Amino acid sequence: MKIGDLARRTGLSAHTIRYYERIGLLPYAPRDPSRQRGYDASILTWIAFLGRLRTTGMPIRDMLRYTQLRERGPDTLDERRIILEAHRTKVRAHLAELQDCLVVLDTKIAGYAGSDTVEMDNDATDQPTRALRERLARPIGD
Amino acid sequence: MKIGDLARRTGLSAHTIRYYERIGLLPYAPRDPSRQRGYDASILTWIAFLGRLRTTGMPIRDMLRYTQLRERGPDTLDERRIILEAHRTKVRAHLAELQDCLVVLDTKIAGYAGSDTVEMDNDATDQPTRALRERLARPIGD
DNA sequence: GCTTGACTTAGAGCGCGCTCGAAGCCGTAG
DNA sequence: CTACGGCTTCGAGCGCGCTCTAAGTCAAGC
Repeated sequence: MKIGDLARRTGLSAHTIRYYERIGLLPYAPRDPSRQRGYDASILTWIAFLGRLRTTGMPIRDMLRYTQLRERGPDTLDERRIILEAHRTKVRAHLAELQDCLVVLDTKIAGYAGSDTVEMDNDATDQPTRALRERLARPIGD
Repeated sequence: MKIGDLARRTGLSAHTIRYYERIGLLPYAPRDPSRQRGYDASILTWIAFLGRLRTTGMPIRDMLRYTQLRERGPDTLDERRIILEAHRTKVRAHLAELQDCLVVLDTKIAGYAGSDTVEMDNDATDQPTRALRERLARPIGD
């Protein structure tokens, strides 16, 4: 499989695939006699997994760390698991935050819908985040 | 309230607050005789709401659009509602995607945990995303 | 034989959302 | 009186994750 095919299959651009190889997220692809990259289908699962990490907001430098451990083989399984667990924790937290925000959004939209009255033009449904509420509860000079 | 206080209360930096004013996300704050910004407590709810939009990934240019409508008053309620509804749809989609990823992450971690056997060193649990699966199901030249 | 188009490299550029620096002013505490 | 911290403006700089350009090579189709 050539880079263009891989691009079509993964949704990444060929540019991005080369970039990923350059920085080490993708293994150095074997070149054919005319220096073109040739890919094995197995790369697809790896790229898909990288996609998951990206989607969930893992920075490239962390993906790189994971990638390098993976390349060092089964000795690094523990370390990799730890990375993923830490990441999962962050993702869960982010998810919870988003759900929180979604409720606010719903409330606000509902407010707009029912506003024949001017009573609550806007902001009546604004509520500070949990973290902000805590700060607000304390005096200024804390 | 001065900018430093507001910064402490919102978690934004003073730099960021000035930046937000500059680009129009925050209203021009009245200056005292020595040109320092003075804030009313009501700004807190607005900043909190902006925070929700940011957290949920709304680009600044869209927040700006919303802000400008808001400043134009109650005539723009409908348009604002539409913006928020569209945004909510995106947030929901993103949420679903994250939950999807979380399952993959869980599976992968579980795999690491139970691997006394080498059988599934890694990638055995990698599965393409839904979108990718669809692309993969079709022949290359589609 | 020639055109077309996908590929190669190295490196510059971009869009986003801040973040910081410089140089200077102001007001209060010691 | 002076030192200090916090404020002001304007504009440059940064970290991230790509994204694109330039100049060139190569292989297949007409």
